[in-house]
Amino acid sequence: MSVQATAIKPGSARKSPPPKPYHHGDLRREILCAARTLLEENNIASLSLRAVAKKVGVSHTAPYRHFKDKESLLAGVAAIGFAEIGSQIARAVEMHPGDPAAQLQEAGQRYVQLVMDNPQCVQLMFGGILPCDDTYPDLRAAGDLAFERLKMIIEEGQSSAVFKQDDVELLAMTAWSCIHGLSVLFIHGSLDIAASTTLEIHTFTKAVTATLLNGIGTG
Amino acid sequence: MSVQATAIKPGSARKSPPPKPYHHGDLRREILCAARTLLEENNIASLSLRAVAKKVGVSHTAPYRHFKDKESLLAGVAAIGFAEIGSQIARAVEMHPGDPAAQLQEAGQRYVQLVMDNPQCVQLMFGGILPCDDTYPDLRAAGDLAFERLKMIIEEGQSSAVFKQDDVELLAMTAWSCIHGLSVLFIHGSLDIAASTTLEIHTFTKAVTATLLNGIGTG
DNA sequence: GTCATTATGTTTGCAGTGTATACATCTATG
DNA sequence: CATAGATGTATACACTGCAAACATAATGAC
Repeated sequence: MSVQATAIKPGSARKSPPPKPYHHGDLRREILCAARTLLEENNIASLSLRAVAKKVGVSHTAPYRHFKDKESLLAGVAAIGFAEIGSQIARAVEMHPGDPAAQLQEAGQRYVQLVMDNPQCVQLMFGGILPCDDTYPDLRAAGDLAFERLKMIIEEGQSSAVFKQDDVELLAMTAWSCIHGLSVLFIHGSLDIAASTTLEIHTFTKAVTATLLNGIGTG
Repeated sequence: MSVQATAIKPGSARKSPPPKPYHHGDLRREILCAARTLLEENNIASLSLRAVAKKVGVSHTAPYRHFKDKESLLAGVAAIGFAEIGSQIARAVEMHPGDPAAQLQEAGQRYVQLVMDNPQCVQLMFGGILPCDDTYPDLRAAGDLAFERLKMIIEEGQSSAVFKQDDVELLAMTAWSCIHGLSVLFIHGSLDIAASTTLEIHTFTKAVTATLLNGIGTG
């Protein structure tokens, strides 16, 4: 063993200025990434920690050096999901400066698209498996940030008098409810309408968003 | 063994005119009921078939005489959930004859209440664990029936010109999205607003439903 | 009634899971 | 270079879903 180790030395640090911190080199991130992939490949019920470890190529107890337990790993994946929601909302705002109605519409489209692309992750995020208290601060923070971004759209719309002057959180939650509910019903698939085509989904989302804007708009 | 059996004969059929069909007496129903209870007591991830069997007082493989596998049992529980949604919508219609707007509002309140009372069951119903195709016809039928009831409200509203003349399924899905999304965000609990009080939830739901009605209403 | 068939429930066993514990190895720091 | 802490592994155990063999009770043919 020791002979082989000294003979080859399997690429320990040949030329790695980036901060490869330890043995494996950011195993934590790789585990999160693998978990996310496996999560979407099968459903959440059949995601096993051991399969994640195998996919990464480590022993089945290695993840416990980076995550307290399975739930903690799942919380990490969910946090990434919330962060992406936040990013999509931010991008929607950037795309339509000064037009909160368009921002909301754009954000809705992006939200639905994100959910359609990562249905199992959404199921994890909103499925009640993870506690919503402060057990996982990163998860909580990511979710709160996304909601804050949505509220900013609402506030801008109220400032420019295109949205009603109701309670901000109420309007924001109404908007989120509408889009989130639509997304969930889409991926649930029981509704015959929610066929498949991206175009159909897009059209449908547009209609629902229009109804939403009609409901929270002024006049 | 046989001596004891003949000696006591543990209440096999003392006086049971109702159709207690077999040994246990409607074990299937008891399993479904126990599963539902345990589901709500813990979360869905930690619901085990063996715990259900133990709660009912049978061996841990007895459920397999009534359900093909665990998923099939879960589908049964979910079907009950959809049936209850359908019932609540029907009751909302009965309560406000000739007033589709009030029917929709009432149905929304009842939907939210049902979700708040059975969060884990809702999670099961919409969580993507169960297939939404025709694998479980009863499940599918129960879900479709509930949606049909909602569409009937929409149609009545269109007949009396209180709702827009859009596509019925579109309006129905918009309504369902809005209420369902609200419910899910409520039980998710990340939103600070979704405090706890029944009154608050009621008020919130009323506001969202009003926005919805404003969006799909005429004028 | 008798008895075979079938429906229902139990026992046993197995592979797969999460995770606790003890051990091995690597990296950093004195 | 040596020690300590961080990281990965090996092993063990209780629990899970489920298949197969077995036991018992209800039903139906004769």
